[in-house]
Amino acid sequence: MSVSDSPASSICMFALHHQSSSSPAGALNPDPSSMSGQMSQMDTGVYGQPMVFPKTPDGRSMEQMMGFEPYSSCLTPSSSERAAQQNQQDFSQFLLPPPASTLRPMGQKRGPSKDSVEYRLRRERNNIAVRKSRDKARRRIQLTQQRALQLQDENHNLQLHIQRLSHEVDSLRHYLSQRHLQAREQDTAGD
Amino acid sequence: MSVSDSPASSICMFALHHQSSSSPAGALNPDPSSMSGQMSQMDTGVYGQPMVFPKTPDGRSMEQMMGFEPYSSCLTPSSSERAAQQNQQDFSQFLLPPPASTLRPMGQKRGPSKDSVEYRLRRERNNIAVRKSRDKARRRIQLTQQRALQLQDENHNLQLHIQRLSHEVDSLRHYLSQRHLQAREQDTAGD
DNA sequence: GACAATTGCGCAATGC
DNA sequence: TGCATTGCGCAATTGT
Repeated sequence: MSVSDSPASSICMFALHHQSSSSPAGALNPDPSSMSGQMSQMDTGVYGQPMVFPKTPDGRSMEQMMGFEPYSSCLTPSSSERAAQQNQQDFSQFLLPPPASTLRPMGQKRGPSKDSVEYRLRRERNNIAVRKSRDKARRRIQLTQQRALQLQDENHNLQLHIQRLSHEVDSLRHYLSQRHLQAREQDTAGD
Repeated sequence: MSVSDSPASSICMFALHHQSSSSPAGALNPDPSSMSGQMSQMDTGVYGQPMVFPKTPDGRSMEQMMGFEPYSSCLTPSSSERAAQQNQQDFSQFLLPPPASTLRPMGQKRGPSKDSVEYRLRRERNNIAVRKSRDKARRRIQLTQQRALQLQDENHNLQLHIQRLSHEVDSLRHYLSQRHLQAREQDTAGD
């Protein structure tokens, strides 16, 4: 079981590049050294930037993508498997009218969402949310660590305080016991 | 040297996923709860599945992939750039038909590395390392939080202890002062 | 139901 | 050469 159905997912990914192609040898990396060490993947959103989806502030065009339909063949695993079965069993769908529910015509803009502007907007928003959430988590972790250190320090100080107080109590008790002895001596003497 | 030249590459990746869009109500997630929560992204593909190497000790299939050429366009940053230059400079032979920029015939197995077994092995090992590292980080964070709570509790107890000791010191001092007064009275009286 | 926040995951760059 | 870290985007899930 385990592996059987699970995985298999093969998702094809297409990196499209825009510029690269046309870009002359010239200035492709505008600023390699910039602090951004992250542009490995793709969009690297803008973060703040109000602009709708202005995209790639850093220069990379996120391209709209829009067009593109290449991956018709690139099915995915499970879905493909599933689909295959269905096709074999009841692929009558293809014959029938538009099955509405099934595979998308791959025409171009399947209404739902995948590569369309709508999709990209969602993705970009989520990417921003993710970055935000992670920054938050990072800060939280950092605060926790700081708090732990602080508490540790505070703890140490409290222990020192306790030590002092304990000594003081001891001293006072000792002093009192001495007084008691003295008093008793006087009593006996005077007796 | 080193990595400097890297980047810029904007790689857009499209994960296409299969089902998601059309996903019928049916049984799409075969097993949402199962431990395998991962095939969301891409690779993990089914691809071949000859199981060349043992792979995934942890049970996740790393799959082979081999075929596949989809991402002819999916070049990697540095490599692609480099290749492009060479092609342009040295092998202009290709004439001009195809948009020169298209580098890489997409034949099938470009020697270097990208989709090859070698690459997949590296990726899979890294994925394992990443999971390991993240588990470690998670545990560390958890421990830090626990420690903070523990220290906080300890702190509270220490403060209570201090309170008690302080009261004790006060009491003893008060008692002593009383004794002093009594002693003085006796002195004056006896005097 | 839409949308933000979280979370697990794989990728790639980089650290060691 | 190889594992360890880390930032990032994707997608699924959860919270509002």
